[in-house]
Amino acid sequence: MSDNQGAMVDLRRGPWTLEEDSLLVHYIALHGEGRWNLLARSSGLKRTGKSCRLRWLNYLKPDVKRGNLSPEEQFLILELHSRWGNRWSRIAQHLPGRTDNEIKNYWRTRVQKQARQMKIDSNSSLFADAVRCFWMPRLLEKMQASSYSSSTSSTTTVTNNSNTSCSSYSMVNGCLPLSCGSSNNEKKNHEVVVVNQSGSELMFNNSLTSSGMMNEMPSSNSSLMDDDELGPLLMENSLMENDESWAMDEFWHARNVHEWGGGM
DNA sequence: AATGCGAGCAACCGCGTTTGA
DNA sequence: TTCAAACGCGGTTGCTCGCAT
Repeated sequence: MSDNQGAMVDLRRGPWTLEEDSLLVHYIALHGEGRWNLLARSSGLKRTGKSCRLRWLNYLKPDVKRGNLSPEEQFLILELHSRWGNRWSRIAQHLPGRTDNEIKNYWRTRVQKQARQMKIDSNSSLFADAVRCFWMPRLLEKMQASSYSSSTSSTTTVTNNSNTSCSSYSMVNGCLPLSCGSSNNEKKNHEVVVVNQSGSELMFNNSLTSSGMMNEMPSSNSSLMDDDELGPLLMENSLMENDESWAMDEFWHARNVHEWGGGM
């Protein structure tokens, strides 16, 4: 049977001890990663191979990054989740040093919390629009603010490539210049570019999702940022504030935008 | 000081997929 | 081609800690 390591006697469960961590790290230093069941049997650890793998990947691996998610990382998570849904591993591939588990926890504890407070389904298009209209713009503002405040040694900048007259992210109809709302004659080719120190750009355009369009965008025009084009963001600023809560009046504004196309 | 509660996070579990004999 | 073992992913659970009462 697969994953039936539980048939072995005397398996430990629960939190890992320092001794167990040390055993695992030393074993991997000698033999490398992989073959987790063999590792579990040979290392002296009374753990399943699965448990060893998880502990290594989520905690002990040297390049695992600890600490709060930066605004850039949060922005990326929101953006990529809007496109891929709960594909945590896939999303994690684009956040160096972050694990799928961490991203999943972030989504459940922070993002879904907002949905609960707003009493709407976190999978609904309404909530997706609320994310687009209120959360992501605030993250962009944080990203801008942090890049301005450290302009001489900035590692991340955010620019607005909008070719409309909208010159800032302070939102028309309360929206990030993506596709929030749906006024038909509103120009919709705003772009947001996140540039890292090495010059690679992450470009988001406004055609990604809105008003229930997510998950059905054709790949040909769904984004300017394809999988392989997603360069790693540098995330050196760990600015993290706890002002993620949205005022309810803003939410109701979002709902109006959603239901009435922003016409007000 | 004791207790209750909720948030955050580490770890576990079930299941689908991949691999290799 | 088949089948068992291993792997990886996403959902869920449960523990710990901080805060409010």
